[in-house]
Amino acid sequence: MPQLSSGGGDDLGANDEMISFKDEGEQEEKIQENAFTERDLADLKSSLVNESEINQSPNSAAVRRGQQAEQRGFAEKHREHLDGVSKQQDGGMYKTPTYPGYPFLMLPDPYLPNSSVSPSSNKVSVVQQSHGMHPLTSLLPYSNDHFSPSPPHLPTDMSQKTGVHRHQSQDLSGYYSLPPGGVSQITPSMGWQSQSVYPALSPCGFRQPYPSNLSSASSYSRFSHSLMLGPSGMHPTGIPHPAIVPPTGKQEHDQYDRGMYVKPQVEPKREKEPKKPVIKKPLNAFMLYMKEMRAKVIAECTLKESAAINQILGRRWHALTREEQAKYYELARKERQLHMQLYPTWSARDNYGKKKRRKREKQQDSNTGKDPMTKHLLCLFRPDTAAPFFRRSNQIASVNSALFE
DNA sequence: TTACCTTTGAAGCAG
DNA sequence: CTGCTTCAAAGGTAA
Repeated sequence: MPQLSSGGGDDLGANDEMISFKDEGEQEEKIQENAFTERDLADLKSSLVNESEINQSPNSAAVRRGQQAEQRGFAEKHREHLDGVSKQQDGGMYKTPTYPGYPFLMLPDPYLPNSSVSPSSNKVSVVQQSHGMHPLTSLLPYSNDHFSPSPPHLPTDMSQKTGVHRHQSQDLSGYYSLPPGGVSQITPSMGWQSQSVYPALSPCGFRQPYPSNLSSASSYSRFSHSLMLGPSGMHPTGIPHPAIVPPTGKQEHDQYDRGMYVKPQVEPKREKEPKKPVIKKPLNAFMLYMKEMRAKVIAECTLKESAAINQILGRRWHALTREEQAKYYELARKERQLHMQLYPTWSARDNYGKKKRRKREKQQDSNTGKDPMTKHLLCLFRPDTAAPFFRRSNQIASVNSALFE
């Protein structure tokens, strides 16, 4: 991917969008110019995407219902959690990661012309809540009104390189630099966030992070409970933050999914050896998009393998309109902004080396010269390496014979 | 148990 | 400035 430094401010994504579309077009052209088999592959690739998109609308209604149901369930969980959380959190927010969500706040948007986030204008739920809620996804359900069709052109002052105001004293500080116990001062209106932000219920039955016995508490926010946790369980900044994960690794939302609200989990061993919490990177636009769409794709394609799903999502991402992508770029920008506010001293470098990666052998790929998707499909189509879900496809089988006879 | 896969984008770093 | 690397999510898979 092209790495464009927008050079001017934090209108991240703006230029990137244009470039990525351009690249996409170029890719398509390349495919068309290629040999016959590669054209077939290109078609197949498209069909892969289309296939998953075709069923989208029929499901949408059911999806929405499911999402609403989940919202209700969450609200109940939330109440339960609130009952228990005061006991649970003795300042050891990292021992029992409460909830993977940044504090849910209504932030005046310094980037948009009308820097108001209207609770009543929440027409778009950008990111659903899959089982794992990203810390900052509280920002997601913004109205279209709050997404500039062309965020790139918006005057922004948030840029890492051109002067990100990590310590800006602007409005945000008023929200985040809360003294312990000061959280209650923040009483964001959460109604605007109550719209469907939850993952589509998969017809296959997987991915049902939340019970469906919900009350339609429109005040529910995936992060609201974190926000209301009270003084305990606070980030040093005074704010509960889901980007903080226990050093032990497994993502924060696991706890939520597995009933973290039922009972505080006692882990005496860990209490004795408190480790440094890991502050995760804020999600970029595509990650936010993936978070939202993953469940849907899983339901439509009956796939679970993330690698395959991510490929589909990657194609869909490119198929999005500029305006649609802009929403996610905007959300990502807000995430970064909030992240910076919460962790002024954090650097992406802090997490370098946390993942031990085996040496990659991508460079030795014999399929060099083909675009990644083609290479991947070639691999999938090979009888000896075909992924199970593709192996069962008659269509793929025919392609196999065409390609490898 | 843990890294890999796979995607895009942001950020860090070396030259 | 350019180009490369790492990490962010996710869950099945392989080592």
